[in-house]
Amino acid sequence: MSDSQGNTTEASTALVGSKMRQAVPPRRQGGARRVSMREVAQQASVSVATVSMVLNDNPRISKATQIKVRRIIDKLGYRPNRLAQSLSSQYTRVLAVLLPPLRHAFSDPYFGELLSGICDRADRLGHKVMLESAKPDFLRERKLLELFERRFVDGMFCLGVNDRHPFVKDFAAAGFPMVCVNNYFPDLNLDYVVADYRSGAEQVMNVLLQLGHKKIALINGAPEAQTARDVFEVFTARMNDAGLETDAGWTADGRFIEEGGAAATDEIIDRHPDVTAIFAGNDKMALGAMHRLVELGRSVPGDVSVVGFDDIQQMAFVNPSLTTVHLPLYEVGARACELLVQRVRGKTDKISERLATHLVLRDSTSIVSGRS
Amino acid sequence: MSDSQGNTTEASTALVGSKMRQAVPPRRQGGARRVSMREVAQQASVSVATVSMVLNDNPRISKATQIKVRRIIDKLGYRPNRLAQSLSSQYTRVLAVLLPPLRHAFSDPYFGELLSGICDRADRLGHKVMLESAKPDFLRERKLLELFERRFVDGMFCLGVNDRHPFVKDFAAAGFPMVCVNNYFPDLNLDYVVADYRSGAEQVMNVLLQLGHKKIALINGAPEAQTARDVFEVFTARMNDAGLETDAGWTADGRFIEEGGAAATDEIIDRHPDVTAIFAGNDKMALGAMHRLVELGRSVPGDVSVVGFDDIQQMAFVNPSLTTVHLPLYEVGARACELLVQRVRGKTDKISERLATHLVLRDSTSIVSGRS
DNA sequence: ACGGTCTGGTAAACTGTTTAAGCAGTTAAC
DNA sequence: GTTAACTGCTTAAACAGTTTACCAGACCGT
Repeated sequence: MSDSQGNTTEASTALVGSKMRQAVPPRRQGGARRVSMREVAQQASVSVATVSMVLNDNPRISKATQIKVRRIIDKLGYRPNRLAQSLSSQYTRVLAVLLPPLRHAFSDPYFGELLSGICDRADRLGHKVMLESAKPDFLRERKLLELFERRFVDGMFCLGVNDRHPFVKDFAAAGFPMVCVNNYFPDLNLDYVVADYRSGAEQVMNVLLQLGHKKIALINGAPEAQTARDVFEVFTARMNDAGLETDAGWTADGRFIEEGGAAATDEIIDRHPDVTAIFAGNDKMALGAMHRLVELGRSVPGDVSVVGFDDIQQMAFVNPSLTTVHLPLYEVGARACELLVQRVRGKTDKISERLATHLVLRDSTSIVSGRS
Repeated sequence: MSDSQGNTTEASTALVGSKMRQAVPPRRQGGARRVSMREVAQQASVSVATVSMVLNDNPRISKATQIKVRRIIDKLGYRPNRLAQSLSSQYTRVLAVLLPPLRHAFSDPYFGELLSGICDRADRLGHKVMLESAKPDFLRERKLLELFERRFVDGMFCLGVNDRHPFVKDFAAAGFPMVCVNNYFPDLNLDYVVADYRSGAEQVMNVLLQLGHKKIALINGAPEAQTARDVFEVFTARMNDAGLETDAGWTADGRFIEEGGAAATDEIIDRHPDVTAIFAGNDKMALGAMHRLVELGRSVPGDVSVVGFDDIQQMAFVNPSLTTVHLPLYEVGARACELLVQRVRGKTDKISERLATHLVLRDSTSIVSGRS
């Protein structure tokens, strides 16, 4: 029951608190005595309201008072207490980032880029960023909602969510400011910012077809993500347009990881030994595919062209360097942040943005070999 | 001047705030009306103090009152406002993580592991984690101190700091709870938790010497990190103990990155073509070294043994798999978190812990080849 | 001299908690 | 027989800001 305080630790917080206060009568924490607005007001011979208005650049304050108060502020080294500010203003200026509970979510370049974009932009917009891991119990116990209800944050980013996360739906209903980053739910009325997977996939298909490929396989990632389905749909549509085969044998699931890419390659080669091009739903799977192809004695791109998706850092340096679709992940994060801040500030129009992607042509693709 | 509000954005916050309030008279944010302690108290016919004590499991509250109040709390769906709690209790229960301003700090497995450890443990201890990037201006403008002065956080973790970061010194003087994670400053009185680099290096030297190597080179990382110097010192000491050469030609700087490892390998091979073992200060450099050695026509471990440091995920899967020192980075982060929380709660003894490391023997090392 | 409108400021109410101090009755210790 | 320490609860003062309503004086026209 005590967890309505979010307090699952040993001693009663209340006791700990009082003990510390007694020990240090004139409330100090880090050596520096804390100065409050009242003291500034006293020294400047004005009211606290005036000090507050000075800090907020309220036009009703005269130049003279401005300067007088600012001088005292500097002299005393006063800093407004943001807890009090937030309590009063109802804005915390903190945003939460919900990350999937993968053990290595932080070391993943995909999330890393999104996170960098979010953090940089948040900083520039005067907001702080808080990390949350979407652990099962975290979702069950509606701790997510608590984040808002208890006024921890003004808004939230959801990274790495997909159809298997029912909480998103509940959450959407609660109506707190939230934006899905780089995924979306066509039938939920949720704000989102995504990279344009469809256009990226179109470009991949264009280049492969133009290079003369006709035996093209798709290694796709988790089908529970709408973006992955988008890629699949484009693949199928373009293949059909070109009058090419696309039965189930031509696609395989690589679970978005390197080993999955290798395994999927095995499947494909098994079913279609004459494949000349593999389109992987992300770079890691593409890498796995390349490695496996080489192991199987096929040269890349000589025998088989490989195209990735994401354009993560390392892929420019592997051998052969990987042709891939660049996703502006940093920008997706940054833009999501911008829009979320606007929404927090009261903007009500739905957020749904698609950022352009582009093909990066490198060495893992070539014109289809004579032999096919 | 308005930046004493930390507010560098367009419109005056004050105005934005008031506008929103007018628009939405009975203060609502996400659909759910917000319930305060007063309302709970009223409905339960007790004072707010009683409600507060119920929430804090104060033993002076009778069972009956407990139940009565809790029922109302559940009925109204009341959640304590943590801004008010923090304002009153002086504890925010938020910790900041200071990361180096590397563009890809988040995608780095090194920081990723530390961060995971910190976040998981913080969550379990009922604390939130806030991200901060140590950008130059962030440090210059003492925004770091503001984090504490303005009561954003109770404590801070410093990741990736080294001797070239003078702010650490100033910061230490201010006396706010802070702990250096996986680095330390012998002559500064700073709290720290590190992996035991010395013992790790000892183990590496032991195994290399036992395998009969006598021509051992060290590719070290940034010498501005004490941990890197520790490795260097152990290397030198053990080589001297064994009566082996360790002049400057036997060490090279690889700047902790893969390309640096490759370049350092060139230098070493150039000066000592008869080298039989390379000890790299981290796995990335070791990987760079392995690649370069193969490019130069030397087999690993046939001609040259390579040992890394860190034990990052991928290195178990490269070929040959890398012998390396496992750093318990996740645990370092978690332990640092535990100790920081204790310190925030008033514990005053200096924090300085060294977590055990161990060698992971894999395929990149072998007994020295007959030829040398 | 008198009402009207600015101007620059203040006092007080408000945000939602925690906690010290107190209250009146009971019980135990000295 | 007085002091002291419980009991379960309340009152009121913090905590540190924002914001609204009001006010005194200057200025202006009539």
